Amino acid sequence: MAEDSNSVKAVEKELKDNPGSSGDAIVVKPKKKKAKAKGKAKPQHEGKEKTHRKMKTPKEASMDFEDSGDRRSQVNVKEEPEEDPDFVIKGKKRKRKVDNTDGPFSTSEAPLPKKKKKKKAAEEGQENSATVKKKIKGTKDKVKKEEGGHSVSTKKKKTKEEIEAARALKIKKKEEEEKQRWRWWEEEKYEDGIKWKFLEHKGPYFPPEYQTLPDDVKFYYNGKPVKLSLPAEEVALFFAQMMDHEYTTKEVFRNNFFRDWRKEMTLEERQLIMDLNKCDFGELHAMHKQKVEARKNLSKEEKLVNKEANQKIVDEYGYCVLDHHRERIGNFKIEPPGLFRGRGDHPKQGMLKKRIQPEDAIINCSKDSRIPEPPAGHRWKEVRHDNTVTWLASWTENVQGSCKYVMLNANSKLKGEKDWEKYEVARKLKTCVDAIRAQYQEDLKSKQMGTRQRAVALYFIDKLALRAGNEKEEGETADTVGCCSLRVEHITLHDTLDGQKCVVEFDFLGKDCIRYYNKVPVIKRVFKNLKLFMENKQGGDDLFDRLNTQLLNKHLSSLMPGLTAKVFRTYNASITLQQQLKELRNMKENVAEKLLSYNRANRAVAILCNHQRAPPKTFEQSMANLQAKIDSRKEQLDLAKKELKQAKKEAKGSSDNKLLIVVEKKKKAVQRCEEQLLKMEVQATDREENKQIALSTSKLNYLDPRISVAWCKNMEVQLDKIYNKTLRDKFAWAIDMTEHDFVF
DNA sequence: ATGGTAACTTAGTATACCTCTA
DNA sequence: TAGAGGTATACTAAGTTACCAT
Repeated sequence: MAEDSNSVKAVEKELKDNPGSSGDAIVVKPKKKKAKAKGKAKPQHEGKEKTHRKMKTPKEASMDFEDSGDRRSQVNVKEEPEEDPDFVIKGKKRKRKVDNTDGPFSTSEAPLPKKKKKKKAAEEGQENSATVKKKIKGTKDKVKKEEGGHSVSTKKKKTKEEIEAARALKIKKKEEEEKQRWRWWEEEKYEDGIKWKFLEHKGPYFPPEYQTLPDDVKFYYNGKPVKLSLPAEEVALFFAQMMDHEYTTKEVFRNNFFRDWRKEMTLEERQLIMDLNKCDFGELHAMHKQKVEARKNLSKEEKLVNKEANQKIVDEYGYCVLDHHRERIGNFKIEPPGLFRGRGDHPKQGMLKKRIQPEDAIINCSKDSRIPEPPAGHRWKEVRHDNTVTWLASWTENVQGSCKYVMLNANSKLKGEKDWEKYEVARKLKTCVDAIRAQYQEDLKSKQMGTRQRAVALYFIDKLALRAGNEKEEGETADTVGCCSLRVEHITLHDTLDGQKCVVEFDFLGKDCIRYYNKVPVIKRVFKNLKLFMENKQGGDDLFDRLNTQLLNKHLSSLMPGLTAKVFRTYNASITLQQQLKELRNMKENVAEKLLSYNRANRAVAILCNHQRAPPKTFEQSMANLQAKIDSRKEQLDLAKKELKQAKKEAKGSSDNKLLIVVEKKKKAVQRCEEQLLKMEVQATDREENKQIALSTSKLNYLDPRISVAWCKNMEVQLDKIYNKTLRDKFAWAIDMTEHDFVF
């Protein structure tokens, strides 16, 4: 946890030795903009069950800090010379050299033929290792089969053969897939913001129309059965379906629902149904539950039929053709109507999310493509041909009035390229992060209040990986904040706390109403500035009243093209992973232990980024089960050890081959037991540490996949141990191009 | 500058699905 | 061979950022 080596600390020291102008010199201008009055200091987390569950104890939170401190020391490892020094991010400025093989995000004049060769080699390596793996797998299967073969009935044998056949099919399919994969990363990039040249698709898939209730299922008002009109009935069912959730008891939810429901009613209905509390949805609710149950209990065949029907829909609507390649669409289904349930204390919870009609949808495709047919009797709102955007269809959602898009899957070129670019920007930041840090350290002393605030905000964003924090319209969304939108009530300053000086205690709700709680020692100058910013302010006032995300990002982009607040999150996440992996590296470990190390590195990032999850409902149970398994395995091990001892004793002095064989067997049994035990214990540790932490988000969005691919190569761990199929597809570009010596 | 919004990324949760075990 | 347990996927809300109009 030595923070000494990091630049922040170094500069801090320098500053300490050279105390410059203090905050007193600053003239605090009165706060200007921001129409919304946020006078009242809202009590935090009231009634937020979600938040509550996710609350961390202060102890855990301070552990968080230690982790981030740890990370700090990693930041300044000796840096490799940047590979693409002339990398320019701005899409518009990016120009691709036609005749070199450099990465697509480089404008480098110097050709890098080396890279191409490397790539070729990587290709071969990949193929080779894949073939080898396959072979090994094949042999193993065979052995297994032979082992079981003669002692088991023919029926079982057949099953085994079937299993093997299925496996072979899988492998074949995989090969096929690999062959068909579009290796877009080897191709030229398009000019200036052009996303595609040809795009054809079938349009979005609409959810089925509402089917009216069976006659024996009734809605009651004031104890009397009421046959509702179709639209009113549909919305009533939405409510009935949610009645197991606690939020249907909430005032806000109920009011919003009732208001919107009444809008769907006929005049008569509206006149009759005046009070939600007199509504009895019991039968609708029971019917829904029954349906769910019935669906669960479908026979195998029926389930298969359903599955095939779904597959047909996917085959028809789930793909598009983009520049000669068939690409999977991410969300080709129009979102079905229902009741809106935002996250946390959302003021709009319970409102009706309306059914989307083709007349609401805009289609985007090539002029010369087969234009998708709207559903019978309908027409599209608009068909356009805009190849500067990536969406295939869009509509406006009625609850928040925002746009929704149909876009491609994460494994598509369009998404992959962007993702790659994101990591290249973050790597670029690595080359200038020291300078930027020095700059904001300097800015902490600025005469300009705005500059100081910007510097402090940047310090938080860099050190704590906070989000930018846009302003939000009050009353439209839950009250959450990011860095720039922090309010005075969200931090508490402690001159000393637990033996540490200048501690800032953060407590606020961030994205998705996830609580951020952390106690962080900061450098003196930041601390002093915070005191200054908080002077004469109420809890509900903005901490950074002279700053917003636009200003911040504008400044950042002047420091490095393409630099925005979120790049720091990507950068710090990836560099942390790399550093942690390096630190935890131990070739002597077995695979399970190596994976635990990887997960721990991943976890450090997840903690940094505050990626939380609800502890799985079955957590305690499954933990207990695992512990029971461990215990029984321990007993087994003891037994096996005893038996080994016994066998040894018997074999001692004897040259009887049989006895020696027995000893060997027992030895193996002990060994196997030990291995399994270790594996389970490692698993238990991993799971316990992961209780409230979600690793997937950072894996998916923040960690440069090349770091993980290189780690696997170096540690001789199979990639599929850390990346599932989806991830491998998404990161195909990285898997293909990364060698063991990759450095972020 | 400010404000609005289009476009796209990031986020957690519900549920479908798969695998292993009793 | 069901079903428990765990993982993958679907879903969609909630962010960020660029860009445009005023």
